[in-house]
Amino acid sequence: MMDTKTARWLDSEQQASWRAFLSGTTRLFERLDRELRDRSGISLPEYEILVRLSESPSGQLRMAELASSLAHSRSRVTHTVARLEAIGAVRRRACPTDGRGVVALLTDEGRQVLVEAAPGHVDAVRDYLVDVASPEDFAAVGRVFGATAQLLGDDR
Amino acid sequence: MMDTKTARWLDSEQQASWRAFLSGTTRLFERLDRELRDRSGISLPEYEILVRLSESPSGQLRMAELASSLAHSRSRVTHTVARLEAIGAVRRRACPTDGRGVVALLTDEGRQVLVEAAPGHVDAVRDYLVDVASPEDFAAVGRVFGATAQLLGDDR
DNA sequence: CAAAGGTAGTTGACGATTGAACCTCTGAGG
DNA sequence: CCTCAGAGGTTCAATCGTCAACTACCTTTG
Repeated sequence: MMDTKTARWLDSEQQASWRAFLSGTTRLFERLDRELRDRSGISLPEYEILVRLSESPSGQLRMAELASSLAHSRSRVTHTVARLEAIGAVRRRACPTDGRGVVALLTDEGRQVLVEAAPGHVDAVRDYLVDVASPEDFAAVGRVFGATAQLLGDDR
Repeated sequence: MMDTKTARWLDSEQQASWRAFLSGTTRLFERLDRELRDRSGISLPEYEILVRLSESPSGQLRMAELASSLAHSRSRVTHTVARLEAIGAVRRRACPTDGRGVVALLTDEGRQVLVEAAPGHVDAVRDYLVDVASPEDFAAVGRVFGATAQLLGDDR
C-alpha cells in the first residue's frame, strides 16, 4: 500500500534525538516566554524585537528587516510592534527614503524595559540550554540550525 | 542601576548559535506544519498525537498521557483531540479504570491519514534537519535538548 | 511617462493556544 | 464510611498568529 521503495525512516537514535528536540524546544520556549512575561511584562517575540532594535546604531529598523531577521511574517511583525507601541516601548515612523516603508524606533522606555529584562533572560537561556550542554555540543547545535535556517531562508 | 556583578552574557559564538537555533527552529516548524497541512490536511501537533496513539499497542492513550508526552497543556490536548475527532481520525471514550479519565482512540481513518502523511513528513524532517547535519552533530542536538527536556520536565 | 508588476505594510476575520474557573471522580486518613 | 485534598478533563474568555484582501508606493519596460 505504501510503495515499493523503502521509506527513509529515522533510525532509533535519530528518532530519539528528534523527539528530544521536539520536547526540549517546546518546554524551553514555554519557559522562556513565561519568565519574560512574569518578570518583565513582555513576550519572547516582543523581547526579540527590542533586541534587534537596540542593536541597530540608530535604534530603528524597517518592519521588513524585523520580519526577515526574526523569520516572522510581515503581518505578525505588524501586530507585535503594535503591542510594543501600546506599552510605549517603540514608536512607528514613516521611512524617509521609501514612501511605502515604516520604521520602528526604540524609545527610551523600551530601552529601559530591555535593560531590565535582558540579564534574567540570558540567565534563563544559560540555565535551561547553553550550560546544560558541553561547549562542543552547543556549537554543534549552532551548526545544525544554521544550516537549516539557511536552507529554509529565502524560498517561497 | 543593574548590579555590581558582571552579567553572564553569551560570548559571540554562543550568541551566534543561539540566534541560529531561534531562526532555524522557527523556519523548520513553520515549514513542517505547512507541508503537513498542504499534503495531509493535519497540523504538526495533530500529527504528533496520531503518532503517539499509533505507537500504543491498543491504539489508545489517556488524555493526560498525550499531554505529558507532547509537553502540551491539558487544555491544548483537549482542543487538538477535538479537531481530530471532528475529522474522524480519533474517537473519545470514557476510561474504564478511572471514572475521571478519557482515552483517545485512533480510528481506522486516523491510521490511514497517518500512513499517508508519515513518509512525506519524515522526508521533510530529513531534508530540512537530519540530513543537513553530520551524524555526530545531530546526535549532539539530541543530547542537548534531551538535557533541556529533562531539566524542564516536571517542575512547577 | 504610462502601464504593469512587484514590494511594504496594514487590516479584519478566523483559528489556535493559554489560563483560570469549574465539575467530577479518586484515594488516603480518620 | 465520610471527608477532603488533589488529579483528570472540559469550558470560557482573552490573547496571539495566520491568511487573504487591500492600499500605497516603487521600479521596470516599452
